[in-house]
Amino acid sequence: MTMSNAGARRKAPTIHDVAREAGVSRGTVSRVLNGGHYVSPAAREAVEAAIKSTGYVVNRHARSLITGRSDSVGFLLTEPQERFFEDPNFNVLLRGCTQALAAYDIPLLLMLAGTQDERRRITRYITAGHVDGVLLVSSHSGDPVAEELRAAGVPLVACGKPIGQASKVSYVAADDRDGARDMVRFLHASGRRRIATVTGPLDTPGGVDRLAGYREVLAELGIEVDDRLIEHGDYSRAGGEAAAERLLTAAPDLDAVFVASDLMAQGVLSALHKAGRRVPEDVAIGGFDDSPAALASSPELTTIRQPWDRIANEMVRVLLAQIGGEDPAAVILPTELIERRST
Amino acid sequence: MTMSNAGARRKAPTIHDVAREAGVSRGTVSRVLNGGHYVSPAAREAVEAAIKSTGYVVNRHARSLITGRSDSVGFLLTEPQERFFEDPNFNVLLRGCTQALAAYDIPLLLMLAGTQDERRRITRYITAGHVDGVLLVSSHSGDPVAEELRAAGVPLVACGKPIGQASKVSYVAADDRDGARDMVRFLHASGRRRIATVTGPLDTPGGVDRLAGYREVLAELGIEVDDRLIEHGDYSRAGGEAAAERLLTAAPDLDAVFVASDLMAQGVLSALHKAGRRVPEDVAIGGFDDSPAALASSPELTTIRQPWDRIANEMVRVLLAQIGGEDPAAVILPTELIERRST
DNA sequence: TTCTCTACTGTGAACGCTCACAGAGACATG
DNA sequence: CATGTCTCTGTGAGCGTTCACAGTAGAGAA
Repeated sequence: MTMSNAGARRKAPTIHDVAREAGVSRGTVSRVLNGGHYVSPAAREAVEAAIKSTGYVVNRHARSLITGRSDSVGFLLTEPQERFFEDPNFNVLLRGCTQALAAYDIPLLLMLAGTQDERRRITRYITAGHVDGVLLVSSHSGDPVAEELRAAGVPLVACGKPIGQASKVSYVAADDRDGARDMVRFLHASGRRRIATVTGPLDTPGGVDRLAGYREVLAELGIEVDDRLIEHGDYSRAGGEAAAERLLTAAPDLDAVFVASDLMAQGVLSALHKAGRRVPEDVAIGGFDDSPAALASSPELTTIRQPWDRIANEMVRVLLAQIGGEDPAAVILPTELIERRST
Repeated sequence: MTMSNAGARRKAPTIHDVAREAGVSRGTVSRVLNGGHYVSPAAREAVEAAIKSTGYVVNRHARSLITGRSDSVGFLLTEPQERFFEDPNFNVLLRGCTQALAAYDIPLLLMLAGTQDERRRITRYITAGHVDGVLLVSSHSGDPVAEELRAAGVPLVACGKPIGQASKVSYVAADDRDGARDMVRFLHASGRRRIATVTGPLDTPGGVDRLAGYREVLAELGIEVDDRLIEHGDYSRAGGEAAAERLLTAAPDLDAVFVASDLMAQGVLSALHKAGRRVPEDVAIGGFDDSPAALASSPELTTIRQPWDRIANEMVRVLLAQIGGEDPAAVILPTELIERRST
C-alpha cells in the first residue's frame, strides 16, 4: 500500500529530519556524524536513534561541496592495460586496494588511461579535485602523468619504485634486491657454482635492483663476477630465449640461471631444452614474479613472489596518510621464495 | 616563481569566474555547459573561450547536489571474487565497462561485496543515491542484492541471464542456446554421430540453455535424443571428469562430447585419456567459454567464445538508457565458435 | 503604432551539508 | 560578586551549481 519503489525514489531524509526527530539542531547531528567531540551522551544517543529510525545516510555531495574533499580515490592504470589485466597479481592489487579503502568507506574510481585523449580527460578530472588522491600503476615509472599530478599537488602513491628519483613521489614496492639475493643464495646453497643471470632492461628499477642483488650475493660469497654469465633481456619470453642462447655460447658450463622474470624464464627454459640441457638436473632455473607463467612452465618454476596483498594495503595506508597531510613516503616490502621443480 | 604546487592546491575557478571572464551571467555559462539551447553563438563562443582561459572544470559535487544525480555508476561484484578476478573474461568485461562509461564522462566505482557486512554497506551506499545505477556481476542469478536494489528503484543491469524470471531486471548475456547449437552442429558436420553432452547445473541459465541447444540440434537433424548421452556436471573440472566416466560406462560408443564449460572439458579430457581414448581421433570435444583452460589443455579446446567486449558495451548502453527513464531490457548477443585441436 | 511571439539572458532560490561563531550553563577561582 | 574556563548547543552563512521564472530585445503580424 505504500507508494514506494517503481523508479520513484522517494526523497531521502536529510540532516534536518534527523535533527527534528532527535530534538536537537543540525550542528549537533553533524558533530555526531563526524565523530566530533563536544556532544553530550544524551544528545549523541538521541541522534543515533534518530539516524536509525529515519534511515538517514549522509549526502556525500553536499558534504564534499563544503569540505572540498571528495572522499574518494582513483585507481589509475596508464598504458598497456592488457598486460596488467591479464596478470592475476594485478588483480590481487586492485582487489586489495578496493577492500582496504572500503574499510574507510572510501570508494575507488577505476581510471584507465590508454589513449592520449583519455590521459588528458583523466588528468583534468583528477586535478579538478574530483578525487582526493591517486593510486598509480604505471608500466614505465617516471610516468609523465605522475609528474603532472604531483606538480598539481595531488596526493599520489605509485606501485613500484619510480626510476626518476628526482621527484619525491610516494611508492610501495617489493624488495627486488633482497628477492634477488634470496634466489641467488638459494641456488648457491643447493650446490650450484656457475650461476648466470638474465636481467631485465637496465632502465627499469626491477632490472637494476635484481642485478644488484645477484652481484651482492656473489661478492658476499667471495665469487668473482664473470661478465659472461650476465645477459640482458626485455622481460619478454623471446628476449629470455635469446639471452639464454647467448649465455650458452659465452658460458657453456653454467649450472644455474637466475632470470629476472618468469616470462623470460620460460624463454630460457625453451632455449635450454633445445640445447639438450635438462632442468633442473643440468641447470637450475630461478624466476621472479610468481606469475601464471611460473605454474604453466614445465617444470614449474621456483620463483620470487611479491606480496601483492600487502602492497595494496600499504599503498592505501600511505595514500591516506598523504591526504591527511603527511609527507610522501617509500615502503619496501619483503618477498618470498617459492620453491618448485625447476631447482 | 609562481606559488603553485607544494600540496597547496589553489582554489579552482568557478562558474562565476567564467561568467565574469566571458561577460555573461552564471545562467548562460550553465546553459553552455549543459549543451543547452537558447544561447546565442556569440555568448557560446565567449563562454567557451573563458572556460579555456580559466581552466574551468565543473564541480560535480555542486551539480549533483542540485540535480540529485551523481553521474557515476557502480560496478558491483558479489560473492566469490577470486573466481571472477582470475578469469580474463571478467577483466575484459570490467575494462570494457570502464571505457564505455568514460566516453560519457561517467566514472565507475568498483564495489566488492564479499562479506555480509560489505553487502550491507554497499547496499546502503547505493540506495542512498551515491551512484545512478549499477552494473551487476553475480554468480548465482536471482541474487538477493539484485532484488533489494531493484525494489529500491535503482537502475540495474546484470551480466548474464537471471534465473528468477519473476522480477523484471535488465540483463545482457551471450546466446547460450545458439552457442550450444553451433557447437553441436559443428560436431555433427565433422562426421560425429554419437554426440554426448556434459551439462552445467540445471539451476543455472547456462546449464539449461546449453542443454536446450543440444537437444534442438539433434531434433533438427532427426536424431533421437539418447538419455545415456546426457550427464550433468557442476562446472568444475572434477565434476567434468566424473560425468565423463559415467558417460563412458553408459554409452561407450560415443564419438564426441559437447561440454558446457571449458573447465569441465578439461576433466572430460583427462577421463578420456585414462580410458585410452584419443582426442580428437576417437572422440571430439567441444567446450564453452573460451577460458584460459581452453588454451591450457592439450589438445587445445575447440570452444564457444562469448563476446565480452560487446557485452560490456551493451550493459553500459542499457544501464544509461534505464537511468534515462527507459524500461528494463534484455539483450542477447551472438557467440563465436573457436576451432582448435580437440575436434 | 501596438501587440505577440521567439530567442535569448539574468537573478534569486534552492540543494544538504559543515564550519565558525556566539551564547548558555555549570563550576571553580580570584 | 566578578571573572574565567570548560562543555555543550544552536544559528547563519556559504560551498558551486541548476532550475524556474521574469525580463529584454528584435522580428514580424495586425
